[in-house]
Amino acid sequence: MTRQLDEIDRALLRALSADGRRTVRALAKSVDLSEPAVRERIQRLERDGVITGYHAELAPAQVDAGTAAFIALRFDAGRAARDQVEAAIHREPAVLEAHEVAGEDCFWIKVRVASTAALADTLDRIRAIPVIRGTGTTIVLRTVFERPLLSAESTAGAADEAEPAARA
Amino acid sequence: MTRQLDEIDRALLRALSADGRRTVRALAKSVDLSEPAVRERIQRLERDGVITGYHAELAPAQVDAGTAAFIALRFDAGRAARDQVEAAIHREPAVLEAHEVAGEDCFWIKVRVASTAALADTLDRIRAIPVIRGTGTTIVLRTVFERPLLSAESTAGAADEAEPAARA
DNA sequence: TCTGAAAGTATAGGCGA
DNA sequence: TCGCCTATACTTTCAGA
Repeated sequence: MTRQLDEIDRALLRALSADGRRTVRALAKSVDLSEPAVRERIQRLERDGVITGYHAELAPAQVDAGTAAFIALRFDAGRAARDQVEAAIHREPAVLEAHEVAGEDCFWIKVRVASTAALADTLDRIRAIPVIRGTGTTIVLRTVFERPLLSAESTAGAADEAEPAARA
Repeated sequence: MTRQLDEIDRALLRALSADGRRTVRALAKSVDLSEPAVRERIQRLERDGVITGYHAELAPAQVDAGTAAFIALRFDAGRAARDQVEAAIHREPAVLEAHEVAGEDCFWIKVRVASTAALADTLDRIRAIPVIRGTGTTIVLRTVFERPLLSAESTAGAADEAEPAARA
C-alpha cells in the first residue's frame, strides 16, 4: 500500500520533517497551493501512514540521557526466544531503537542513559533475560549528528526551508 | 548549563515528545496549570535548548528509505582526517546518524536508503573519501522499534497520554 | 490571571480538468 | 469524479493590564 507521492507531497514531507510545527498557512505559501488543499494532502499523508507522528526533539544531556551506547545481543534461536527478548527490551525505557541485523548477532539496540553507571544497570537487566546468550557493548564517545528522515534532501528549486522552529 | 527540571517540566517534555503538536491548552489541562504558565515553561525549555526542535515522523518505507544499515568507519588518525570524514558523511543524505565510538572503529553511522543497490552506491561514495581506511557494514533485516527520548517513561500518576497525534 | 486582538485551523459549497 | 479554490465560522495563541 505504498502511495505514490508527487513533488508537492515530498516538499510537504521535507518541510514537516524539518519543522513539525510549521503551520498549514506557511506550508501552503511555500508550495503555492491554498490552505485547504494543503491540509487535505497532509491529512491523507497521515491517514495513509506516511506521516506516523509528530515529536519534540530533546537534548539528551538535559533529560538524563547524555550517555549513549550500542549493544549487540545474541540469544537462543527460535521465535519464542526472539519474542521474549523483544518484549523485555521494549520495557526498558533506555532502549530507543532495536534492530534485527544480519550476521552473528541477532539484535542491535541503541540505549541512552544518564551515566555509565546507569548503563551498567541496564546491561545487567538485559543480561538477566533468560534466553540471552551474550552481549557486546560499544560506547558512544560523542554523537556527531542525528537528523530526521528527508531533512538532508536538497530542496531543489524551492528556495525556502530555514530552520529551528520554535512555536509560532 | 544544565537546567533543573521539575516534575511539571518533565511531564511537558514527555507529552511533547510523544505528540509534538499538542496544544498549549491541552498541555495546561494535563498538568493543571494555566495556559500562560505552560507557554512560559515551554518557551523557556526551547530557549534553554532542552527542546531543540519539532519533527514529523515518517514511515521509512514510504519515502525511499526502507533499507537500513549500520556502517563502521575506520580512518586515518588526527583531527584533519576526522573533520574531513565528518563533512563528507554529513553531505550524504542517507546518513541519519553519526557517532564517534570507543574501540577499533572510529565512527558508526546509520544509513537509510531505498534499496540494497542504493546502499552500494552510498558505500562507494563513502569508501572514496580519501582518508577512509576501511568500512564494515551491518544490514538491518528488520527494525523492531524506534522511539523518541522519554516516550517510554512511565507517566506515573498523570493518567493521560494516549497516542498517534494527528493535527488537532 | 484575565481579556481582546491576531493568527491559525476547520468546514462548506462551487469551479474546472 | 477528483482535486483545488474562495469564503466563512471556529479554535488557539499571544500581549497588555
